[in-house]
Amino acid sequence: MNTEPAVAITARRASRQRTAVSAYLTRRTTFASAQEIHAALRESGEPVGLATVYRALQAMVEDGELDALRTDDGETVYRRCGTSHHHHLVCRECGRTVEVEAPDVERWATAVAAQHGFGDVVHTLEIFGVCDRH
Amino acid sequence: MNTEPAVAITARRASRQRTAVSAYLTRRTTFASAQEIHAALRESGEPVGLATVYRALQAMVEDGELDALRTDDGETVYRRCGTSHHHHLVCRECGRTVEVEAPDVERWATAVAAQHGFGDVVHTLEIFGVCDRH
DNA sequence: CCTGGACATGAGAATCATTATCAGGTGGCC
DNA sequence: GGCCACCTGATAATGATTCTCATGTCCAGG
Repeated sequence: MNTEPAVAITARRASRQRTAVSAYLTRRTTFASAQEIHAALRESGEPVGLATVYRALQAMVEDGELDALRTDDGETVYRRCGTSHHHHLVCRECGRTVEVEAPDVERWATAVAAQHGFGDVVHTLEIFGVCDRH
Repeated sequence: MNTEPAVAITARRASRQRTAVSAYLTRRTTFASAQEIHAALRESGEPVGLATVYRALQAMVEDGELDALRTDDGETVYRRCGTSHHHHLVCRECGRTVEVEAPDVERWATAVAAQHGFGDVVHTLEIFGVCDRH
């Protein structure tokens, strides 16, 4: 009999590299791409292989520690996040990001979906603008 | 004095290739990727170069004839669309798509942005679910 | 502590969508 | 018909991400 959860979360093992990636994202408050993180760590004298950065980021996203989000030009960017469901308000000039909750939107999305006979609903919502420091 | 609109829309010229791409998207009701369109046209005996498909799609998006949307796995998919601002409710099983309007969400997004001092706001919102034919 | 083996790393190759190049082709206005 | 700006398509280039595989290293159990 299988008593494992449907999606097993593989055990993670600590390592200098993962710690470095994690620490970098703790210091940083805006979204960062894998390439950026890789370059920054290399520069700060904590070299980590690019593939390793990608693996660390993937793992953290799976574990719900990070939000991932695709930019227009096809890069995926990451940012530490709170645990509850939320959306982002991002300044397109400086990257400053505010996490916002939108219970009404959640309700609306579910309702509209139901109205059209859709179930098992997820949604994406991001807001971009220019913040008052610009 | 410059009387041109800020973003000039370059003149388009008709051609068998553009017509083919356009016609394909008229027949089709779900989102399609450039690669898919390219393969489908080739198969139906109206070969069009891949680069040309990309160019045609880009042009149509600029002209507001198409909606473009990035999938999780990094492909951009296109679909003919109405002219007014709207969002999509997409079945992740069959791709069936419903265009929905969300005036409340628009207002909400603008308000939240303003609250945090953000201006010049745009937003993205897509809903994915499973439709009742599954 | 010591060790085995599962897990992690990293350099480079591979993938894959998209974009750039550039030498010809062709709409459409005169 | 003729001009020429715009189009096309084969192919190369790009760039992010993933894969490969040989080697390193956590850490539970002894």
